[in-house]
Amino acid sequence: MKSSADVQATAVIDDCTVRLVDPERVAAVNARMPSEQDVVDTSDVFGLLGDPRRLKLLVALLDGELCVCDLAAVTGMSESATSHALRLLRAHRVVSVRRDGRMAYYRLDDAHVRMLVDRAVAHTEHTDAIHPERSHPERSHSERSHAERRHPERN
Amino acid sequence: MKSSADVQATAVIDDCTVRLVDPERVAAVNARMPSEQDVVDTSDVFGLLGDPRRLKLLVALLDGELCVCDLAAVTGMSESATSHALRLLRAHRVVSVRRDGRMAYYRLDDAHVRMLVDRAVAHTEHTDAIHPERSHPERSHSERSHAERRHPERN
DNA sequence: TGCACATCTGCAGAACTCTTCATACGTCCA
DNA sequence: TGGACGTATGAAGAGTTCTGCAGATGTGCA
Repeated sequence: MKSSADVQATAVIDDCTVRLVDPERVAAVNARMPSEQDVVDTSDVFGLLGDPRRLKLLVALLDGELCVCDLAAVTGMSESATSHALRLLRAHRVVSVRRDGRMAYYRLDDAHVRMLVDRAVAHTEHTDAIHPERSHPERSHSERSHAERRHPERN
Repeated sequence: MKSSADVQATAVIDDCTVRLVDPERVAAVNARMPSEQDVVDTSDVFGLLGDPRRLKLLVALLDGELCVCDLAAVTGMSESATSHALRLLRAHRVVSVRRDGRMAYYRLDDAHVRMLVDRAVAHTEHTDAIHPERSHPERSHSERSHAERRHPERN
């Protein structure tokens, strides 16, 4: 894949190849565009949160560590699927494990991801509060966000 | 898929089906777990940001509207791929279009997503600043985040 | 030691995503 | 009006991701 520097060079040097309507703004945007690697890394993180099952796991871990079978129960996933998902999250250092005998306790171990998840939950509930008609009947939970009622972690 | 209410009921009524190590915490987590629909909606948004090309599009749009061909130039995507990606973002109301003749100018139209993208970019650059060894040679851009140098939108 | 248990992992199929190609649509201009 | 242009879209194929299954690993206990 092309780096942003390549694109910019192409645009400036050879206008025939790449049509540009506002070359100055394109150059400006390119100048502050993060490197390809940074964009990929960032989208990787968002991608981890882009799966409802994984997101549920992370929401469950907001308040402290849980073992695999409890996480499976909370998310409604099989223990195998849970383990697979946790492996992915572990590989990206989003969660970490503490082993105690044959049990494995996972915890959310990435401050940035914690913030993203926490804010997302808060935002969802806030949106519901503004637009109650969007709520769903099976909704069975809190009205306040995690961000609003911080309790100390159990770990 | 089971709703969280189902899971909780199963766990409480029938411990044989779902193994639980810490039923109280599981119940507590379930009680504040957002509804299935909210989790899916939230992960959808993260999923949109989970693709490097789309993320690049959104970063490019942080400072104001751009037409399709300029967006294609900035991201290095084909115009067709750009259009497809924009359609997806449009369907989720993350971007909106302004048509002017045969041109289509897109803009970032979701405050929550804007915040997520802006913070992600800032976080990436901050991380680079702390751990410069993680930077990559082809890095060719700003040292300051969008969040730090807000200029008015051009639209 | 032998068995139950909690978790992990490789694999294969199903499901989904993304890109490209070809083409269609609406606008502008000669 | 015809052709160039900017954009949009459908279909198809390649690639990726996710899940369940089966079996492996490592621990605890009798």
